[in-house]
Amino acid sequence: MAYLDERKLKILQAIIRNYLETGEPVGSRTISKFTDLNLSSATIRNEMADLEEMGYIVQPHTSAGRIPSDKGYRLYVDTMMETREQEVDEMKALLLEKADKMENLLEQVTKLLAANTNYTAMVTTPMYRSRKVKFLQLTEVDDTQILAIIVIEGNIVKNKMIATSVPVEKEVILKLNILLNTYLQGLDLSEINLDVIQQIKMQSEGFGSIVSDILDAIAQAISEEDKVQVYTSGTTNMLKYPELGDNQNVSQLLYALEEKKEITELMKKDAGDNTEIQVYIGNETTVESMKDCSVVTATYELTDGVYGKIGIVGPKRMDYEKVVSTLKTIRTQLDEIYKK
Amino acid sequence: MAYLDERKLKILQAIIRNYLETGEPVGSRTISKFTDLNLSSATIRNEMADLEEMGYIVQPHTSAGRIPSDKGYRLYVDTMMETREQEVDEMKALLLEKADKMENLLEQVTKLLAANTNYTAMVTTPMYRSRKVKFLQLTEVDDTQILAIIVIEGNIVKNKMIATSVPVEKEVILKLNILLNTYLQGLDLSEINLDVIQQIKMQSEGFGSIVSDILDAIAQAISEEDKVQVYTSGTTNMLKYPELGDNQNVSQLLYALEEKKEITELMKKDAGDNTEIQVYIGNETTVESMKDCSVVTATYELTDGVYGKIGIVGPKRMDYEKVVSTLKTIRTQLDEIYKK
DNA sequence: TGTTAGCACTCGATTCATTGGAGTGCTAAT
DNA sequence: ATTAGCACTCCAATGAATCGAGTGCTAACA
Repeated sequence: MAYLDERKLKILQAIIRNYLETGEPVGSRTISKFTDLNLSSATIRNEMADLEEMGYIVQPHTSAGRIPSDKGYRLYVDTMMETREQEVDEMKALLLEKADKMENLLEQVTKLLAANTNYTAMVTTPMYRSRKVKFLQLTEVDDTQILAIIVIEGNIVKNKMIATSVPVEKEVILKLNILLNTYLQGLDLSEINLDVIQQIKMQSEGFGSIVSDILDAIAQAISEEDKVQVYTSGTTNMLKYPELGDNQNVSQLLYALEEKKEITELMKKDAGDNTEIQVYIGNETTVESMKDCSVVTATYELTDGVYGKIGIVGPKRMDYEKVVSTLKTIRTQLDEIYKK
Repeated sequence: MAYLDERKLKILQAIIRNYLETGEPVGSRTISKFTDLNLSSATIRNEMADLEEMGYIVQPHTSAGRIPSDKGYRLYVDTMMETREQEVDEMKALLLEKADKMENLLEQVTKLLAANTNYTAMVTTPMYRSRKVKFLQLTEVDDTQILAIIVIEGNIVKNKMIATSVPVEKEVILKLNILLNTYLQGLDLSEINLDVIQQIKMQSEGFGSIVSDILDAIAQAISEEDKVQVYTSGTTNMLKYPELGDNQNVSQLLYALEEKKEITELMKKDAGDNTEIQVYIGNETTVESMKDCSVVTATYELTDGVYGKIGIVGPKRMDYEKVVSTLKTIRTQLDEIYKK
């Protein structure tokens, strides 16, 4: 068994670089000229045979050039990739301009990512490690409806209409407001247990049913906030890369991107750990229809405990350097915008 | 010039029906057997030549069968279509189950439409003919932030955080609450003019800047609500219909569906009038990338003055009967769910 | 006069063989 | 260890041949 020496590494790198650019299998002659090794194509051929035997490259068929295998890509992104600096100015400007509302901002980010990379971009809404009730307010809208407003840590505002069978007096609402805030402020959702609920009900003097409704609303509002949403953009970019298979395959891929079920799972994965960038190559994505794709994700963090993910899906031969640096840039921008 | 008599109509109808089913150009022999007219293929050929001359059908190339032209389709949906009843039970159940929140509901509706028809579904969020302020409330969140809650006619709740440079006293907030509600309740956005604003500011005794901020927030919240959103689902269904062109064309179509700019315009069109169903065939859609598609839309109305659109995009040879009846059903369901 | 049988013709789609070229693996020479 | 050279493989592109569905037209017929 051959050993992966310096020269083989260089050749492998050259093959991958070339393939990333052209998308065509690359032959020995190309490498012979492409590198500064001054080796003849024949020598390259021998080395390539070794590299293939070691599993780093693959031949689509006899008498074609080589393309990187998943193992080859993996080696590349892990050890051989060169970081590239990114021009950030226009992005920053663009983001700031649109940053009026969180949802809007995320959608803009998604579009920006897709437009910049020519791949498909995915961005999740923030998830919360802690979900503390910051503030709570009931308001009478009309005789049969009460509006409950819940502000969660991180200034997330949720509102919920509650229908009442009987009109509720103003004073009662005032009382309930104080009561609820006293008991619930600062509590995490997980801390609102039966015990607390009982105590509130005990003190609500006959308005227990309304309290129940309200607590239901709170639970619902908060848990709903827990549902991670994924924005996507640039899905049609996938049609540009013929190596993803022409009809059936791309169709399934686009379906997965539209359906979002699988990619939501994918985006949740490793969301907690603090590795900067995650790269999934081919089957590492665990999504069947993405077996010919690579996925690169990054975690953004708004404030402590509020984080989400941004990511790119593209063909395996994507421009990893660019994608990684773009993700890093955007992540930083998100941070900065939020810090203000 | 020939005249469109009974027999020609029957033949045209047969051609269209057949083409809707198969997607293949249909020849004279097929029609000869397909209909109960007992005519030879030769006779049919003569009639078909007439129909072509009149512009109802078209030959993709010499020595191919005929396919309907836009004019042919138009005649078909206007006069020859047979209405079909739709099984509604499962839809109703499905919708009710998910109907907890408006946005959610609409998304479900979109998916349901797409799944039922195998085409692409589009649903807009509601638009408002009148946008009256129903109710308004300021609340202190912490020292530098006030939360403004605005309830618009139709129980649409908007909220907006307002940052203040100096802490604002509780009493002031109370006063502002009363002041704002007194002046603004029941007003339409269009009625909140400089005159009204001046009056409020005059009475706000030195808190004019906060009032400005609040009014800005209201304006922004309401106008934001005016932004029509379009949900889409089943876009990948478009890949199933080879007649939409294989690569370039479908790609542009999918892009338009993802971008949503053009289709939002399309959906807004005729949204006010009370025609039940609108059908746009080919270039009637005015969207370039949809020139080989048809669009069928219906208007739903939640309450007086709050309405939106649901629609289907598919190939010109879509199953119009089914699409129309599905849209009608869903529209009715939406009505009923909301009435409760 | 409307209908039909028959026939020559058109034209896209499919199939098949041919060719060219890019690339390989191996061997022998340096 | 490297390289030149050569036979070999196989895909992709090209083009000729064929097939068949469908047409238009003419002439015959009821």
